[in-house]
Amino acid sequence: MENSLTQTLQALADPTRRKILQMLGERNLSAGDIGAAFDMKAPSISHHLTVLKNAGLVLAERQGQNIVYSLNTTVMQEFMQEMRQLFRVGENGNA
Amino acid sequence: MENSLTQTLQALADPTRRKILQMLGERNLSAGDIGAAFDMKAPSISHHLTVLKNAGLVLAERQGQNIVYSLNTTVMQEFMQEMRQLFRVGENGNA
DNA sequence: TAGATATTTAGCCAATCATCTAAATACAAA
DNA sequence: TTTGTATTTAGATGATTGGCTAAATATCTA
Repeated sequence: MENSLTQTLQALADPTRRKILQMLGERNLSAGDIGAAFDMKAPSISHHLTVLKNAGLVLAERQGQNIVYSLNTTVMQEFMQEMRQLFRVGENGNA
Repeated sequence: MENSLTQTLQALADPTRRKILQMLGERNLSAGDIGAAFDMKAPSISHHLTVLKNAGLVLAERQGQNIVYSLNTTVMQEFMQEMRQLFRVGENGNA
């Protein structure tokens, strides 16, 4: 769970992973729930979840037989802040 | 110059390309000026510029012997808007 | 404990990516 | 028009990625 800007952007640069984030924005979901929404085998979904987890964008918690994923909104906010800085162009009087 | 969200995020998911954007935030620069800031051969820089151009993040204009690159701030704004939407989580009464 | 379900880990493979060298193109200047 | 400078295009190569199958791990239930 390193969490560099590059890692976050790489994680976001995949439509499957962005859709997962959107789904988790509605409610927390198990890996199985998430997988059911995609035409993809379970290990592939698991891989995407690992990428999101390593980027710090989601949190995972085991609940019995399931592992339930949720958004890490803190990290998402921090990421948006970094992007604003990157795009805050040539303001030579900035903070 | 297709310009999907995936393409934009892929373009941003590389430190060299983000540094180029930052440099262009200060002032417009030729390919050579940009290349001088990196320990990388000219064709590699040219490749990164092409990626940024295809993502719509920068504009290119020939000026005599040089090709001068500049930010496409419109596309950058649109991208930030899309990111805000992606991260505007579970607001079931949103616009 | 044995079997079923949920998920991950390991390892393979094709496609994409970032870099390089060599060559081509575009323009300027002598 | 020849030479030099700036930049891109073409093509090769090693690394990374995203998908798969098979197998391992964890938990629940009979």
